[in-house]
Amino acid sequence: MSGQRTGVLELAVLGLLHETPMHGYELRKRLNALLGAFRAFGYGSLYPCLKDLTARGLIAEDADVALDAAKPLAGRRSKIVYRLTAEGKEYLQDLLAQSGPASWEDDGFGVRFAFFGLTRADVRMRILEGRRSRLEERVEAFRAGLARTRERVDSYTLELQRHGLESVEREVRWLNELIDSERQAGPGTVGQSGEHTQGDTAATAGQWPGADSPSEK
Amino acid sequence: MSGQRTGVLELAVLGLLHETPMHGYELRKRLNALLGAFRAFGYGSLYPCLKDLTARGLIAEDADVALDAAKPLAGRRSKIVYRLTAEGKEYLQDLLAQSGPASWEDDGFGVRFAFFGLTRADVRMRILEGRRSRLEERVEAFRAGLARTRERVDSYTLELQRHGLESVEREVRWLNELIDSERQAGPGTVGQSGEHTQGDTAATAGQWPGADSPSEK
DNA sequence: GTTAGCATGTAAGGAGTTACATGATTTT
DNA sequence: AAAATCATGTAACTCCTTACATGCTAAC
Repeated sequence: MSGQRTGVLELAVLGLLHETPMHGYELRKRLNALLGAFRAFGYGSLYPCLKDLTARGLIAEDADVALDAAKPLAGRRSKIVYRLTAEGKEYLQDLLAQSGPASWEDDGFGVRFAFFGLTRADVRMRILEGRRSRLEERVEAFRAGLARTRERVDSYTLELQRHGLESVEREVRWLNELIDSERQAGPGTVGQSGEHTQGDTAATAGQWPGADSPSEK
Repeated sequence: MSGQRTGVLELAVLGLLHETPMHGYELRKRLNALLGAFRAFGYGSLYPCLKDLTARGLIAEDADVALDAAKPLAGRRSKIVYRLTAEGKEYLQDLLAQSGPASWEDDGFGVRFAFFGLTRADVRMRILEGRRSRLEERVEAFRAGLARTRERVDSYTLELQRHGLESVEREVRWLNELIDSERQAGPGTVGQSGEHTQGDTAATAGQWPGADSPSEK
């Protein structure tokens, strides 16, 4: 019955509401600013999710006070401000403590990374390493496939694969730098909100946006 | 009633079967070699899709001849070879003639590009330009969002956005090179099967780093 | 003779998407 | 007063995922 969503959207909503309460419209903008490069959500996804989270007691709705004070009419639809409940905070921490495949697949990784500031250092490391080896598998599969079908591929297919491979390799380099950076920061850093060495994770980055893929068992 | 799938998978299956008939297992491998960087499909997606395409008469099943000749036992489940029917070819051409949003969104673009060899030059151009402006929009949205929430972002969020932005910009550059390349090839090139000018769509020329060119075999 | 890979499927359902619908508030 | 943007939703649908189930064939 209850939705019991476990997707990217749910995590992103909880994570954003952890910062500060917001209403739906603003939430959606922040969402797409945060994850803009990877995916975008519409209201048709967001509001049902908010409803579901509310039903599960993880978030709660408040009426927008300023607005209601100004125009205390009955029956009017006021802005709704969502905030994280105590259960919601707990649930969020549970989600952020996990480091399974879902956290390093294309879909999940972006959001998980966005909330690394709330994530324990050891979990961060497992996720970064998980993603790296996932990408390395992909490079392997790529080369294998290329070897098998090396004749009869037209130049567009080839170019697509070249670009894809390069993107993945770029992301691997990026991850390597992040991992180094994490190690230097020392394994004790819990990372509650802000400043992780901030040195130069500046690298370049792979993977064009929006990719997603299940695992190859 | 009938599935009427219009997704990435369907197009990819039809496109691959246009090259040569295959059975499901092989199809899946080729699929994941082709699109490996973007997404992967399991059998649970593939076989229902094949079934649906068969029901719609776009592909047809043949028994694997070599196998059946060798062991003509009754009741045994033989390998099934799928091939594109005449209707299937026509339908594929229809799909490849389209250049709407679906063809430049993240999901669709990869597959469409993979089959550019079967796509008319003007359609190719519209898709490339469509995707580019889509990405440019995204860059804009990004910068806007960044300006609005510039304070109170922790360094991970910032790093994610920097990486995302850089990825998008990189793809824009790639598209620019492809578009230039297309223009130089002349707008008359139809690109039926293989060889589309074959000149240098590989604008980035250099083979990928560790390309290793498998030493014979 | 048992692992690994080849090969084909089904049932149930999840995570969003699309299209639609409505009203309030601010800007021009 | 029109247009843009803020703000909130719903119903129907789709494409795909997950988990399961089966059996053949080649290699070690």
